Amino acid sequence: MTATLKDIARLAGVSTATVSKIVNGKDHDIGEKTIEKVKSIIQEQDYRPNSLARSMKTKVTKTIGLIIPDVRNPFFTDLARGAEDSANERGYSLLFCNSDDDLKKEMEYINTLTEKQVDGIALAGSVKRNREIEEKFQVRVPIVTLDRDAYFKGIKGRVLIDNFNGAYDAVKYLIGLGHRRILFLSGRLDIRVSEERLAGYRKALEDSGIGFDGDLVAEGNFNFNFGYDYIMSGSLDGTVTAIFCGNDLIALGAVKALKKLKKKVPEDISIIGFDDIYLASINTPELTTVRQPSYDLGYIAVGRLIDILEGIEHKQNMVEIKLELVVRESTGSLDVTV
Amino acid sequence: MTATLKDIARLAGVSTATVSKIVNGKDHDIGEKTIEKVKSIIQEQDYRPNSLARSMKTKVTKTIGLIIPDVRNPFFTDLARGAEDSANERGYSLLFCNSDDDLKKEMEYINTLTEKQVDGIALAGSVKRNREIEEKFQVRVPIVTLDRDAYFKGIKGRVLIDNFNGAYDAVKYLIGLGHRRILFLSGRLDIRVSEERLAGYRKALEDSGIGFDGDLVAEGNFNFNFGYDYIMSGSLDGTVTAIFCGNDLIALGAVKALKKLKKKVPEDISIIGFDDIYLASINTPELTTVRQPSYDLGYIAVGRLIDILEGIEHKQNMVEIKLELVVRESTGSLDVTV
DNA sequence: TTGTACGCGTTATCAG
DNA sequence: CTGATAACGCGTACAA
Repeated sequence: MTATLKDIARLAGVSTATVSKIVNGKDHDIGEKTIEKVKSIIQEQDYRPNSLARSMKTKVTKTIGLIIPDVRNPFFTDLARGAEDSANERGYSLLFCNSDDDLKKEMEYINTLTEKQVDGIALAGSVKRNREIEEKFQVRVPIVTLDRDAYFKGIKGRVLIDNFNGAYDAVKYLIGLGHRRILFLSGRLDIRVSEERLAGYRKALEDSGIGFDGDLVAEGNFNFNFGYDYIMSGSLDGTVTAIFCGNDLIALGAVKALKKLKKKVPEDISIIGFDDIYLASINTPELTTVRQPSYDLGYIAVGRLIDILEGIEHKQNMVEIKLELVVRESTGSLDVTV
Repeated sequence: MTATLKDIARLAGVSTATVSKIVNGKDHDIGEKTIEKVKSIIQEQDYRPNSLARSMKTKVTKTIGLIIPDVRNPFFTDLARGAEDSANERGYSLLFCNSDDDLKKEMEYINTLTEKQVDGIALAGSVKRNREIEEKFQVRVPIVTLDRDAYFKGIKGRVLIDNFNGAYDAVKYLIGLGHRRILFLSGRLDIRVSEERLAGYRKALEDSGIGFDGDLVAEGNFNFNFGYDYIMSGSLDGTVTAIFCGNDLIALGAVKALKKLKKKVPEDISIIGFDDIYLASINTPELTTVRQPSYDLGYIAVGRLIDILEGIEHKQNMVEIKLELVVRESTGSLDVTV
């Protein structure tokens, strides 16, 4: 049987109150000798406090939940690591949940986490939301959302990514290289992230006097196959000289298909991705892409959440993270290639 | 204030015992009407049991810890997902810890997890172990180790990967293609995993009457740069026609460097990786590799752990997972290329 | 069929 | 400086 506070108290011939104070470093009003004695018994018995009991009293578990769609999505693996580092540094543990982009599963996790009395939740929500259901759903735990939206009550903060400007910069860059016919291979367009990127794409075109052409936008999924299949299916308009992709996976798929069709990147077609996942710099050619600071996103969001839990004030409950264009090998000037 | 068991009891005009039974489905000896009434009040008050209090009584938290070196290592991201799925399916939550291959951090996590009263721990240990320190370290929680060894007390099960045969099969395959001079670009050789792969490599060579040549083994780290730098530095023996790599990252690095040097894969040199990470099949050429079922590893290990916790018996406390060679584009017959 | 009362391991308040 | 003692929210003998 493992020793409890009470055991230590008995063994030391003092009260549990005294031991508790010593364990928690509130021993300023305790005698030297008592402290000595109790500490040695704690050592000897290898006493470990029971967090459960402590949490029952203090109402604080020093545990937070992290809900993401799927760690295997490279964007979320970095995010998860950032979240864990942030939590760990501040003395919190992280309960790890994969929702598979399923709102139902997400809500079940929120329930479990609530029952386990987490202090807060960092939520990268499923893409498809349902305002009505969510607003009805009782959430008693502070939530900070990451990147994606949610309509739950109890959302105390949001950490967003400036997708609009990220896309804008990428497309502007392409235009600066001389490209005029720029295809946008987007992920699902019914989610905010895609909408924002589309808006950035459009604005960049319009600001440059090129004008928006709806035929140059194709919608698909955020995966390798979409990029690959789109190109292989021959849907590619012959006038297109550059492709802006909804993420790196799509871009990688497109590059691969282009290679198969003996088209050269960037000589024949320039490609730009989004995310800067690990593969992006390993691929040949190395991918030009809009870098998402996903580690930072996780780190910052959990940091924010803990700030809220600990009553640290911020002027804004929303923080927006800027994106950075990383120029590598998959983009080239049009003039040179003509 | 959120409603407690006691509140429900008061509101329903019954005792807490009654409510408790109903909440836990042990209502076989409770009157129909009482059940109805209590349930409706539970609904109305949106009552949620407090897991902490429950766990204090039952001594069970339905929570387990997962300790891995780093989720960002592709091998562990899949493993983590498998572990979480397994836990979730069986009603457990997962506390997520990244040890950065640091034994000290690993032990701190074990302590925290113990204080939080996890029911068990799934541990993919740091590579460098210290038998003396570990054996002295008191662990009160059941542990199942994944792939890597550990000397802690309290290890109740092991899930291993059959690295020896994985390597053996890969090298045999290369030999079957006509290769005789096969370089092994290994990760750190002071860990069991590498030792086993080296042993498999050696055995395959010897079984084929080729004999082992120590000059054809190079030690480095398990990352992209090792493969890349090794090739770029000109260390490659001109007689080598195939390379067996300690993991896919090394292989990808080698492929990239070879391309840069205008060598063709597989025409000039065949390459085989280890792991089958996502990039392996996206890369051009697609990588031939030994597939590690890392998702399964996590899934099985956590399943085993829970079996142990719930008293489900197994004949063996150790399970070994077989590996499978996935042949793709980075390997070719020597005859054809000559 | 239902209720009483105690214990789980802590922390915190308030006397002494 | 130190010690009783009452919570915290729940489960479970045992009693009624």
